[in-house]
Amino acid sequence: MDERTYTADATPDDTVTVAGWVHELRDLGGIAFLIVRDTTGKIQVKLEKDEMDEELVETGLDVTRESVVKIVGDVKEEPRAPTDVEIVPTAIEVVAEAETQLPLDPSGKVDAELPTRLDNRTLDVRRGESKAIFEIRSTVLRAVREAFRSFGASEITTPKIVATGTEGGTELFPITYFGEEAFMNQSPQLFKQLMVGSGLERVFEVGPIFRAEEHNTPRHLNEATSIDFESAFFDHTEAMDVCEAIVKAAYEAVAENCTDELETLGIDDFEVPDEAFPRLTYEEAIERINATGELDEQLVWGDDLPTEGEHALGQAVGEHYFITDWPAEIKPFYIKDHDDDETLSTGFDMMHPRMELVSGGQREHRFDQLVEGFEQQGLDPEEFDYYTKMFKYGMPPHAGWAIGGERLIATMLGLDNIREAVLFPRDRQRLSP
RNA sequence: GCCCGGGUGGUGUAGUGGCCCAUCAUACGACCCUGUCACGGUCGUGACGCGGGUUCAAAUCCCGCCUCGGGCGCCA
Repeated sequence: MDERTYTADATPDDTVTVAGWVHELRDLGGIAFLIVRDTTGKIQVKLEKDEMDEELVETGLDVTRESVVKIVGDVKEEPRAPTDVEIVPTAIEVVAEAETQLPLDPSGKVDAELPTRLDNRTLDVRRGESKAIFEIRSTVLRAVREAFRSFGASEITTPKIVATGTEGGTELFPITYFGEEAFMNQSPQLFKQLMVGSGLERVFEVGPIFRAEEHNTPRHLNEATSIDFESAFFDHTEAMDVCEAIVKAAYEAVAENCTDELETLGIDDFEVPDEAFPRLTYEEAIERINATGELDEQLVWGDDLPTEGEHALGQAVGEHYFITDWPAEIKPFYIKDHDDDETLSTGFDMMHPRMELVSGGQREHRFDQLVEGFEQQGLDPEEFDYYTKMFKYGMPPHAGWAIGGERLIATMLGLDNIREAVLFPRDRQRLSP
């Protein structure tokens, strides 16, 4: 297709070959219009019955919606055409014919439910709205990579097939690895920590994580994209600074590069967060939740925040915010406690008013305390020997975090289901496509 | 894992015991139409998830199964 012209680039008086999908055919009798769509937009092709070659007109009128066609013709300036230009064809080739009963309508005249759309994702992403989400997702991923690099972090990739889990407690997908028991990794946590002790020092990873929890909600996936960061010689406050900067960089990139996509999605009030994200302590958080009166029972120190409480707090705060200084007992063992108060963890969460986006903290880098943490969690440190032993050979203090990529996109765009932000979601009911 | 709520033409829907051999839109087929831009018009094709039960009568009520969505726990 070396001579192909995108529909958006068709300029009057050119002779072009455009290739794309038949979006619609409007037959008015003596004249008919074929609307051809490609990744850049749509263009109108005119068919005039008495003026043009009979066979050419017949080919054009017989073509079914969503068939792939190749049109050769002259581009004319035409104020009556939707884009002010139209093609007067000299040749129409049906490259790939589409069956007539489409499982969903890519022109968007008739809605389809999410499961129908996911079953037919190829057709779904021919729709402008779906396509816009994934163009934005692509921009977000590029922006976070660039932002990480500006902080001097190196991109790494770590194994997704592992012998042991990360935190032990979470459900893992078991697999068979040449006859041995193995698992799909639930987080790059341990591997990225191992790398802050390497010559790389500061790393990030964008990759899949797998969780076998049987939840069924608009904010959970069994395969998600984790955006991970970890740096040597960082404490939790510095990690939060980077976290905030990365999220803002993602918003900025979308605001700058995706105006058409935002318009397609009907988002006319897209705002890049510019204020510093408030940092609430856990204690302040439960006090504020209790003050809203939304919960039937008052929260007390040591409680995890229930979903209802998160929502109440999110509404009260109204923007992204951090929750810091959690009770040590409800944060994982690899997170370091405050030096001056062992009941307080350096762990933090970063919240969007609608849901949790990030969790992170300063890590326990001292070998003895780390091994003790494993034992307290009821885990056998021996099984994690590949990890713990590296803490014997000079592991610097370090901190980091992980963002749920799909949650970032879903909250950014106000999508009501996280599955909208994944091409082929994996959830409790869905393993295919 | 626990708890709710759904499944009606290809798609999206209306229909809470008889008015339903099932509504509307869109799609699809045929015909008419020379400037549409959700083109318009006429006619037509096409569906009650599966199995059992209650009833004179079931898309509608009951039971089981399958399937989907949601809430919670937990989490990113």
